Amino acid sequence: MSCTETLREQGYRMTPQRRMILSAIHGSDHHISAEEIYEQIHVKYPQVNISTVYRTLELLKELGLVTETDLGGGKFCYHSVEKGHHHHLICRKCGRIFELDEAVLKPVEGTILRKYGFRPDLSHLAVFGNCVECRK
Amino acid sequence: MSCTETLREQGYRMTPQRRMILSAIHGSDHHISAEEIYEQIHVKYPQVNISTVYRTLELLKELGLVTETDLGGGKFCYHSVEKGHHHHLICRKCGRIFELDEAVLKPVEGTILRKYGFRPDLSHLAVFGNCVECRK
DNA sequence: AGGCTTATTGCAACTAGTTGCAATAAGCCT
DNA sequence: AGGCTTATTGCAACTAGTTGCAATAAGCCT
Repeated sequence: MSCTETLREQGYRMTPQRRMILSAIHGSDHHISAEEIYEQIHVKYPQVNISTVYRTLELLKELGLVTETDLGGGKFCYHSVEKGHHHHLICRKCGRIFELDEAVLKPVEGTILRKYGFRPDLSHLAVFGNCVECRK
Repeated sequence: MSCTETLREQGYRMTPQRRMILSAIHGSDHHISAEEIYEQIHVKYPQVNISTVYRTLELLKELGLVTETDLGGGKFCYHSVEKGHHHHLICRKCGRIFELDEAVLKPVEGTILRKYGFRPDLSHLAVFGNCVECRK
């Protein structure tokens, strides 16, 4: 199902602004921030407002079309759901983001549930540290 | 070593503002946010500025006197280092914060290091989910 | 105790993000 | 195609947090 159809199904409308935001996310090879999306669009269409970008991201997230990762300190990045689920390893030195397979954290989910009765939601976790290159 | 001594040792000074911020953190039974610290102080001493609170927390964090936990979305809370290390389980429904023993995440640290060559810094992680009560 | 260096503060101006509201336009219905 | 409902937008005013700078005061040194 296309994004337009998903929107319409829920009573929402497809607009040029939303189309641009979606194409910025789909076009980005990795992760993209709200600010980056805005800048990309602003070059071509300066009348588009940053608040529209934030509101659209909020909506796309709710509809499950886009996932949000908290990179720490309230910095968020977005990526298309189609590109699959994974966690993020962020290097404190070089700033590069690596993808961490979901499976690695699965055992911990069970442990927390058993020991604490707490069902953790470990989707799109951001883990800081130092990458191979920077540890040399 | 007292906080005053730690400060002085590094060439910093103890001020009434810093004393109030430290006592707010030490006095709080659990975690406290910058905003909460400010409000506590503001009642007695309205001339104290919020920027002083932020700057002091930054400094105390650097000196290792206080630890900061990112509760997601850029909301931070602080607590005294003396009270020990642990992670946080935050319930999405009731908002309560539970402490998660460091040991639970230790095995994952090893796995990430072996598989990705990435040395993760899993201190004071915030994990969202649903607590025992709210899962009933 | 008083002078002096310089860390610290409060202030004001700034940033990124949020919210309420009137104007606009998506797209249904005829 | 044109009218109509109402979701969406841009704007302006707001929030929480940050930063530069001159005024202040901590605490060393005599």
